[in-house]
Amino acid sequence: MDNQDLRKAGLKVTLPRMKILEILENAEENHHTAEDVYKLLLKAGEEIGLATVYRVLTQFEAAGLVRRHHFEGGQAVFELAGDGHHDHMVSVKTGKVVEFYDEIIEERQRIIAEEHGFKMTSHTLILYGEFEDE
Amino acid sequence: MDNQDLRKAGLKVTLPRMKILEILENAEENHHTAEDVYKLLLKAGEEIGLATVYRVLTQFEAAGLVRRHHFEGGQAVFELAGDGHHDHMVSVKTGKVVEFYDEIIEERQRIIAEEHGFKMTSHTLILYGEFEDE
DNA sequence: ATCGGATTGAGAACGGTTATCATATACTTT
DNA sequence: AAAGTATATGATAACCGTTCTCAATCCGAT
Repeated sequence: MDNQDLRKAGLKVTLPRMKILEILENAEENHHTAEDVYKLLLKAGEEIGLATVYRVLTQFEAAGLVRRHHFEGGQAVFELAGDGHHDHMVSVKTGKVVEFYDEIIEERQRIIAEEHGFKMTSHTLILYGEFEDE
Repeated sequence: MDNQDLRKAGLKVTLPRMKILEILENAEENHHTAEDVYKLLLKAGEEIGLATVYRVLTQFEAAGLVRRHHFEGGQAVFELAGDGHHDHMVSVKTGKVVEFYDEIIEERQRIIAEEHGFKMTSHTLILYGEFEDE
C-alpha cells in the first residue's frame, strides 16, 4: 500500500493521507474509530485535524482502500480493506474484534436473497458476546 | 399485548405508553424510527413529546417488548418483539424491510462462535440491496 | 519557481438521541 | 373519594459523532 494506491484513487499524495495509511498499516489493532486514528496521529507527533481524519477515511472508503463498519456503540470503525469480505465477532466487554469468513453462511445468504427476489449488494453479520479468555 | 404486559415490566400504565404500544401494534409497517412513531402519534391526535417516545421505546426494549436495530442511515428502528429472533433484508432504495430466519445460518454462527471460544449473546445479520419489484 | 485547483485545520453546524427540571399523572394509603 | 408520594411527562438544552464552511496552505503540472 503506497503512494501509487493514492494516485490510482485519484487522490493527491498529501502528508495527512500518507500518515493515516501508515497508522492503519502499522497499528496493533485492525479496527479503529476515527478518534483512535486521530489520537494515534497525535501520539506520532502529527498535527492532523479530526475533520481531516474523517474526510480522508471517507475518501479511502470510496476508493476501496478502507472499509467502514457500524458496531454497537455509536462510533463507526474503519479497517484496511484486505482482499475479500469477512464478518465480525465483537466482544461487548473489551471491544476486541475477530474476523471470520464462512462460505456456508455466504451461500445461504445468496439463496435467501434470491428466494425473496432481492438483489443483494452487501451484507453485514456481527456476533456480539465475549471471549472466554478475557 | 396489554396493560398487564406493562405492569409486568414494572412500568406504570400511562397514556403515552399505551398509545405507543397501540401504534406499534396497528401500524402497516413493522419497523419504525422514533420519529415515525412520534408522527403517527400526532396524526392520531396524541400530543406526546419526542423525548417521551424515545424514553418509552427504550423502556420497552429493556422490558423485552420491543427490539431496536441499527440499519444504515443513522436512525435506529424499533419493532415489536414477537417471539423468536429473525434477521433482516433492507432495501437501500425504499427502506423496505423484510424479515427472515434461517436455521442453517444460525447453526453455523453457533459453531463458529464455539470454534473461537466466543460466548455469543446476540448477533445481527442484515442484507442490503433492492427488491426486484421496486 | 509559479500558478490554480485540491486539501487542510479550526470551529461552527448538524442530526439523532439523551439529560434536565419543573409540572402533571398514576397508583397507594387514608 | 381525597390526599399523598413517587414516577412520568414535555419542552428545551445538552450531547456526541460526524459533516460542513471557508480562509489559509499545499501539491504537482507547467
